[in-house]
Amino acid sequence: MKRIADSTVRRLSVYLRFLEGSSQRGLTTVSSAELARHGGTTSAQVRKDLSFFGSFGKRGLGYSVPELTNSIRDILGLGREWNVVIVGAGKIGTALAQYDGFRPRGFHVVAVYDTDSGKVGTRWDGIVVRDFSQVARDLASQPIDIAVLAVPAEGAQDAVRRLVDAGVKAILNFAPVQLKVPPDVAVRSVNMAMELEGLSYELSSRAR
Amino acid sequence: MKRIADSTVRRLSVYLRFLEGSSQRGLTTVSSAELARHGGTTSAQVRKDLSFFGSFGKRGLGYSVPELTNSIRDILGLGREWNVVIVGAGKIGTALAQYDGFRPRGFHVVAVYDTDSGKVGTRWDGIVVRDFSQVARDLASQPIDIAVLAVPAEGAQDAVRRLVDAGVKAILNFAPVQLKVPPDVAVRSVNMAMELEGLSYELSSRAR
DNA sequence: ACATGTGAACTGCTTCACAGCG
DNA sequence: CGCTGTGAAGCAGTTCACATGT
Repeated sequence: MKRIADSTVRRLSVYLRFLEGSSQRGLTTVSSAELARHGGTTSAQVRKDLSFFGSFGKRGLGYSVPELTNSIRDILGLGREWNVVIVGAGKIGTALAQYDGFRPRGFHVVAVYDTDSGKVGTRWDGIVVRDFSQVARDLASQPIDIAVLAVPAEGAQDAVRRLVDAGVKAILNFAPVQLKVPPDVAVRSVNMAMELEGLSYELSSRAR
Repeated sequence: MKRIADSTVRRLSVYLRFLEGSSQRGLTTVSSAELARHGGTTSAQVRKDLSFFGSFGKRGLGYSVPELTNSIRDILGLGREWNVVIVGAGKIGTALAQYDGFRPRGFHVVAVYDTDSGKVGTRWDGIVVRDFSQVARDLASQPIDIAVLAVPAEGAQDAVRRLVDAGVKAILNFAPVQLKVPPDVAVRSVNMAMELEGLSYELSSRAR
């Protein structure tokens, strides 16, 4: 199958959010123009994005909210539960472990890991902090789909090596480093300092 | 001046990080090939990125580490301090307030805001939690460059309206909504649920 | 000899515009 | 008639390849 652009997948997430809101407000159909307005794009872009995966609309009418919702859920692989572990029980790690935007979308945080023996064994919101050195053993019994990396920059690449060795195939990286992974492992990075630098650049370049 | 692509600015951040590391390891020059290897790109891309802003290298030699470091810092607007406020003293907000990757890069967190009167007045790491309803008054006396938005989705657009009214020109958004802002306000969004959905998509599409 | 800087070619995402169908 | 679905055109970002300077 043809490779889908990252930007397209991101927009599908945005459309899905709007559809869920529309459903709650009792709407039964939406047009590509409405989806576009709320997604910050154009109606042609919306239709093109969807066309990669099929024909979901009715000409002259628009899209059925529940049908399109289900289709996008399917496309994004949200028709199942994903097991997630968080690596690093520091400030960001614990904030993420307690964040409740994950569960309603099928991302189930099953464990938090840390190397600090002082933290191991404690519980956050019912989730145990486990010893990271045991991660390979744990994953052998309970399969993990996604690892969220919330460790300091220094330890990040090493943690990734161990996760990849243990069979993890997807990583969401919060450490401010460019991770190196085998081609069969998917990585997304969120780098807050880098985002602030982007804003700094914009503010500066506008002043010129 | 010509509009610079977002992707270029992001890569400059990556180069800068590598340069700072190189400096610490005592290197005095780097080639575009080295920068490329660590930034996950190609040497031609590195040279093209830099060429938008000037000629920083020496043919046959490469780039002087301290000179290029300073040049990129300048380009990104990091030659000064930026005042940052965090809006929302929940889990993510407090984690961000205490995150110490900001200060070394010139981003100074001067206040945390919340609407919950129970939180107002408390201190986190020496930073006071202030009443968000006073934000306009506060900004009149102390100028703010960047607001980091860490509030629930419901309140995000309203918080943005008040920040924009108070004169804020740059927002880093952690709320899972598509913000609407005037064209002179810069926004970057970090949406963790959306990143997980991207990974979910990749895992699913590979399985097919 | 070596590595930069840059026009030119290329690739791929976005926008246009209209045929097709309810 | 309205809105989708989609080839074709347009545009932007990346890669190529080489002239240029040290």
